[in-house]
Amino acid sequence: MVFVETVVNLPIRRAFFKGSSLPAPSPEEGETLQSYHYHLPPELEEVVQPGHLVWAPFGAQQVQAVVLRRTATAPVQTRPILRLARPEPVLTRSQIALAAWIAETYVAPFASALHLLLPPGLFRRNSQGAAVQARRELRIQLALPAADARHRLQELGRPTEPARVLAWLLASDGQPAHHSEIMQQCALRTPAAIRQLAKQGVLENRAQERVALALDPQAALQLLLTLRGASQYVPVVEALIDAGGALWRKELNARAACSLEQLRRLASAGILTLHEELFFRDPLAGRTFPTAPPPALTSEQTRVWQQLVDQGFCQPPVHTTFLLHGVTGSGKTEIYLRAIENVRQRGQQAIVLVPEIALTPQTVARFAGRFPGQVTVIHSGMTPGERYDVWRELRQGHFLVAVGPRSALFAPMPNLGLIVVDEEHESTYKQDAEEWGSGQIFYDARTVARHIAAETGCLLLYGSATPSLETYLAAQNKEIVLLEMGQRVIGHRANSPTSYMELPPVEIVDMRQELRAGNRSLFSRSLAAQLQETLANHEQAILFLNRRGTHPFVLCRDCGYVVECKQCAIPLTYHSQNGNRPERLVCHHCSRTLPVPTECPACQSKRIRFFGAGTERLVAAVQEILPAARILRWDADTTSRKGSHEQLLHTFAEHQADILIGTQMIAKGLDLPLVTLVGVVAADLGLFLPDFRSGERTFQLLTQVAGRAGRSERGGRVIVQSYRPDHYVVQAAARHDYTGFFARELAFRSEHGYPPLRRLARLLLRDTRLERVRQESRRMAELLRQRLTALGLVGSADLLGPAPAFFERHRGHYRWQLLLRAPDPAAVLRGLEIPMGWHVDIDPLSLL
DNA sequence: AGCACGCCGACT
DNA sequence: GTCGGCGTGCTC
Repeated sequence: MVFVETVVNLPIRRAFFKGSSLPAPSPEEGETLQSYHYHLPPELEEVVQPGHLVWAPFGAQQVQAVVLRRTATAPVQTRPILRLARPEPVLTRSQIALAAWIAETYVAPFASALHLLLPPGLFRRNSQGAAVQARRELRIQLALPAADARHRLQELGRPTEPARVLAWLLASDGQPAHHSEIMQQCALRTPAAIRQLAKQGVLENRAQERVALALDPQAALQLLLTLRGASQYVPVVEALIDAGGALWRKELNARAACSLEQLRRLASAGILTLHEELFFRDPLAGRTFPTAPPPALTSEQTRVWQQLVDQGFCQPPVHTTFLLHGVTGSGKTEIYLRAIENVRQRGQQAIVLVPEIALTPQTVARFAGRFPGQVTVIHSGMTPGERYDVWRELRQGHFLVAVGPRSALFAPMPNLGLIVVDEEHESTYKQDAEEWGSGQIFYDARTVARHIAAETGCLLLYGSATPSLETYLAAQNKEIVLLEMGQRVIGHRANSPTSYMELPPVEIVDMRQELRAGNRSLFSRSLAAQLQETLANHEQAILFLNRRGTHPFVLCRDCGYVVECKQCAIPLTYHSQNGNRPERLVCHHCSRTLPVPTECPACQSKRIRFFGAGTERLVAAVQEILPAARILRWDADTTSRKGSHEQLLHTFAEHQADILIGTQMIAKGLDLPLVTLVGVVAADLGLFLPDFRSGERTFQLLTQVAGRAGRSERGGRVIVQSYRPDHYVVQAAARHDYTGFFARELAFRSEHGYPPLRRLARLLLRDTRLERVRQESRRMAELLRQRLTALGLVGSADLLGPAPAFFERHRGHYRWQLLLRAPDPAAVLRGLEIPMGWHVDIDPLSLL
């Protein structure tokens, strides 16, 4: 009997080893976690291999399962595998090992880890609903040379009497013919057809009651097709002749509309062939990208590239993981492109991770422009069909590069040579516990990428102007190689001689001084003056305010009541009337919309007032001081439609607007030469959130925003408005001083026992009932304290909480959390029964 | 995820 | 007395 060990597609949250508190063995050796055994029926004994997707009985239901390995024995009584779900294995052995590592590292169900590696809709729970399938489409091709095809068209349609006359005359080489002869040859009952043609000037009378063709053969042929009712086929055939090869049904339809019926007629006349072929639903279909020859490297880029070649691209590599720390505008992308070219020459492929594909159209365009036809994208906006097709094509090795957000890390490249993680510091690389959904794994693509690089020997290149503390510390500790680029480049796109330029000067404005001077507006005197000057010079400005809406809270002047979202317990934001949307209150957590109250819900006072400012209010404020300015707002409220990011970017890049006002969306990667002024309206907005990473996040945001200014010879300047101008985050950002910030921040983390010096796990419980949440989190805290004692970790690990999370309520659920601080928090949790409702987040990014 | 089993409230 | 609420546990 042949047995298989499988993972069934259910989010089984049971303990890895039931009733045991021992750490689980690694999946390579012996018993694998959360697996189920089956035996193979005789007809599948020779067929089923690791990575195969099969159907298996599970209780009363049938579920899909992935085969991990074949075994000679089984620890339990087995039932048989029912059948294959796919003829070929869907995962390789190394992919299975990766899924096991992810499940173990993030204390997550194995099946959920497998889902990361497969396109949505492929690994299904049960047989309900349609499976994702390869789409087949009609492909149409001429079956004859162009001239023959045109000629053959005469056989289509119906042989009406005038058509028969014309065809006979055409065939008889223009010889004049007698009426009676025509009537006999063409089987006419009356001479009406001849008279009709004569009247239309198609025939001309000759001597002795004979007629001859009055048209040249070309025109006669056209008329013949019309008379037969076959002229409808002409554009179809001409389109195929023009195309010079096979066309998809859709492509042909775009050039010459035609029905399936018409195509079948053409096919049965032998003019063209129809056959179904596998169709690639291409997410970049219809888009073209400007190509540019690779520019010469600057001296700094050359130095960094040489380091990469010496230590990474040698055989065998000395190091596999690199951090490219380069200031904004230093030309990091060119290094990525060179690295991809290098792996291309070795016959390998590359994965490029970007924070969010919708915000980085310029980046995608640069990759696609450098390697035409060899780049594809993966993102959540794609249909399941598109994702499946891209997965299939990638497996075949049909693409050199896959670009996408964190999930693109699992692109099934046959021979992966390089992973690029652009803007490494971005929090989107970590799936966090706010993105709920069942069976999700809160993995960090940067960490998983490092594991892949270590396992496979592929190169990993992190890039950022403001690396995360975790990554920069690893570089300091020589775990990864640090590559530094401190110079900003002008004209690195064009092939013009390259020159360096200074980073823009940053002026910090003390808003407390402004208040004392009687200025209560959103703009300091300096920012107002600079805005005016920028406009007068016909240049552009960016104003950054990391908060949407008009006024962030609504308050009663009499009793102090603040209007909150009932479900989320956070203040509602006032949004003013905008286009056809009326004024309203919006919850920025759950998007709930409420009408604006006319009186206080608590004391019925009419003195309801709006406070604070968001991007909407900022637009109005700029309009007041600069009535002529053309203003563009870019935030989550103006970019809900597909393609709106590109649209806004295009409008601003073409100088159809003078001032761009936006939230953090505008901080990333934009390269706009006309922008000479960047104003940070409120630098301290995010600085004092109850989260140990708020300083790091604010520093990154300020640095990235400041980097949007002065990207051309025109130069530029940055104005940062702050109520805490002395704060080290604001000061370091103004000096463009990453290492200064890093040292200061690391000291703070070290002092308080925060990452990256120690590690955390966050256990979050959600429930609609407050009392239940309280009780259950106390119970769990007690369980964990016992476990720390049992494992002898009392000195090196501790438990914080239970306490309500910062956002205590979210969408009607109460949220309480426990923080486990330990050298390896996952090891403490592994092997523990984790009841329903708990979410385990290893190395959480946000503690809110 | 389903489905069975089991233990407490309001009914034909 | 039962019908049914959903909390808990199991499925190779």
